[in-house]
Amino acid sequence: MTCCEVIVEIAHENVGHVFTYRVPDGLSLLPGTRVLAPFGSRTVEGYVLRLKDGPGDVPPEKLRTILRALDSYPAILPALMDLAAWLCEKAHCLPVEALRLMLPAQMRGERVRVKTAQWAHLTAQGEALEQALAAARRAPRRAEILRRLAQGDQPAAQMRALGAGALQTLCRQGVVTLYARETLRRPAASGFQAAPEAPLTDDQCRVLEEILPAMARGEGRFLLSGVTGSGKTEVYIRAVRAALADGKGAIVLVPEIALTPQMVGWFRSRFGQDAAVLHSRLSAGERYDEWRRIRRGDARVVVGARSAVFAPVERLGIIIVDEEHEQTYLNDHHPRYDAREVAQRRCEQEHATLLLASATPSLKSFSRTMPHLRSSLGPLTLLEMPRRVLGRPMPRVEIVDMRQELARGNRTVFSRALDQALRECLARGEQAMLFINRRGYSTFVSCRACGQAVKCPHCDISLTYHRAEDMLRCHYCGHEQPPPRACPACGSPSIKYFGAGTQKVEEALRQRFAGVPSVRMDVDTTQGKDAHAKLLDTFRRGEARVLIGTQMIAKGLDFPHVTLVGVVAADTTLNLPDYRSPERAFSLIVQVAGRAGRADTPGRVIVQTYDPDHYAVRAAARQDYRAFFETEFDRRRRGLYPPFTRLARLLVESADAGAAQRTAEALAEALGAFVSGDPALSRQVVQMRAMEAPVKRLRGRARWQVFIKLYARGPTPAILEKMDELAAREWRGAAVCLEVDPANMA
DNA sequence: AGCACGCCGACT
DNA sequence: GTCGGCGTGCTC
Repeated sequence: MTCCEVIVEIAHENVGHVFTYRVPDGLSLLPGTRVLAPFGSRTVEGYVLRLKDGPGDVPPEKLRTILRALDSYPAILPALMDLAAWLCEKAHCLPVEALRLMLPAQMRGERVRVKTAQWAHLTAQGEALEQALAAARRAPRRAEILRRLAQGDQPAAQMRALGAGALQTLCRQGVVTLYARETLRRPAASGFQAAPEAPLTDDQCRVLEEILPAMARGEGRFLLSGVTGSGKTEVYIRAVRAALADGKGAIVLVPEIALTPQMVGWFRSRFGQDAAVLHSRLSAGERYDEWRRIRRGDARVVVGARSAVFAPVERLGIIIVDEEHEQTYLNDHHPRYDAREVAQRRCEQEHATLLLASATPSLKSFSRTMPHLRSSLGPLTLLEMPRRVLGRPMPRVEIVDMRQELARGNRTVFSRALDQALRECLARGEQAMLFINRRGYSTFVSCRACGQAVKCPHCDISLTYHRAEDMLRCHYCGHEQPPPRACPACGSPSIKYFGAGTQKVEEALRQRFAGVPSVRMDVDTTQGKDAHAKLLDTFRRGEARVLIGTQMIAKGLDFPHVTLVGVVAADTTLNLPDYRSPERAFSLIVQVAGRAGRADTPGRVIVQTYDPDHYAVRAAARQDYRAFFETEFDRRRRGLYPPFTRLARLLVESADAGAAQRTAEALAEALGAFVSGDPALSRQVVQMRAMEAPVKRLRGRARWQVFIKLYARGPTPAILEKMDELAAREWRGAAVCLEVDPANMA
């Protein structure tokens, strides 16, 4: 009796284990196939894990039979079944939660269907066709339809446009039949086309000479550190082409598709139908259809965000992770995973090559290229491209000390240097980009009398003023309120607006440069479906001369007419209370500076800051990654920050502040007892304590945390397992969750 | 997760 | 007398 092991499509621990079913006669199933099965008094979807000859130790009276397969093929490839098993272990999630990542979400519950369109087919042949043509002699529309269909089937809608009545008549006569044909919904192409293929630079050749042989051997883990404008994309394209030539597929991960329309445009114009795109902004139907094109092997190149690492590519040749330092590769909700780590695992499993790449690699990845530093993830081979293509110079970066501007009475957002540079740039008919990592108008609103900033009533967060709507907004929970006339704390009427956001820069530009068209790109202006592409198109076509934006303009954009980049306030990123803020500031400044002078005109970059001597700012100005790495790595070592230590916390949230505190303290005590019982473990703990979370309140809930810092040496510490177990327990009146190496410490 | 089975209060 | 509250227990 053929039986199969099934994971049911219910995300609950009670039913997270394997269930055994009988396979009905005549149904041939393979592992990875989605099935429908009876479950208690209802019917559930499930995934076939494996097949076996008998029911094993399941009592016969309990054994029930699979109803049917949901697809005619295994939706999950064998390699991805293995990857799911690994992830399930690694991310402490249920098998079903890992398996879900491998499919477009809409596929569950059959919420998306194969889309069909009506097509017309000419049934009449030979004599019947002659007759029909003769009959249509005095009916030109009918004759035209027949003529067209004689060339082959056509969409019914097009035939109807020629003459709806005529088509109907032909159908009634039985000369033409209509039928449903499967159509694929394809995401619209962006306006970006690939640049004409240029000869490779020496750097590109050298790097490819390492990558291509490794691909041929089915191995290799590389970190490509290439300055902005060094032509990393061309390396990706050549590597992907080599994979295709070898009958293999490729996955290219990008931080966020909407922000990298050029990458998508390039891949689509180079690889055509062979390229598929996967990201969150696709409609359910588009995503499903792109997924099916990949699954069927019609598209062998996938460009996508984080979750595309699970794309059903068979015979995988390479996974490329562009802008590998980006935080977006961490999935910030359950199941938590790092797409870079998943990519590495998948490459090892499927004998593919891994290529991580960035102009500003993460400290974690770069340290793995140093032979004397061991990492649990193993070493990476460093590849460097230190020069821009075509011998173009690196942009010239000037640091402007905003304290001096203030001292000289300049209270505007533009320093004299930036103002002057903008004037010259615009006078030459060139374009500029202004970068400020804050949206809204003013970053906070506070009282001159008592100094109190206006805070969100639900969160421990200062409200940001949005000029367009004349509203204060909380960037954490979305709360909105009109700005107060008087201070809510002391009643004083003198309310002052501090700090600059994108809206203020936009307004300042309008005031100083009247009539210069600009576009502003931030979360507030990019809500619509193709809003990103539309704004960027306006700028690309030259209809706007200045592009103002948050970090969404910092990445991967290539506009040949941009010769000036202004970093309006480098300090917004630098002063965040996070040990990674220098790394982020460095990376953002380098990336945004890299947008300048990408064609033949040299670029100029002006970085405004109140902290002009900061090592991250200075290294970024010289575009000197090595220098930054050395300083920052040393600071991390001395300050006992990652990668020398690991950080984790149990986050406690509750409507009742007392309950949150008590729970956090109880958790800390339980952990303390666990640690003190094991001397080896005690030595591993650098710090552990219950404290209020940096953001004390969020969406009306009080937040506490048990923060721990561990030495990074050795295997996954037992204490993390213990924390996981504690988080899973029921805590009265409070929600507890475990975060290991959290993306942000708010 | 859902849905049965199961044992105690107010309604046609 | 039944309808229905949600406690506990199971689902191959």
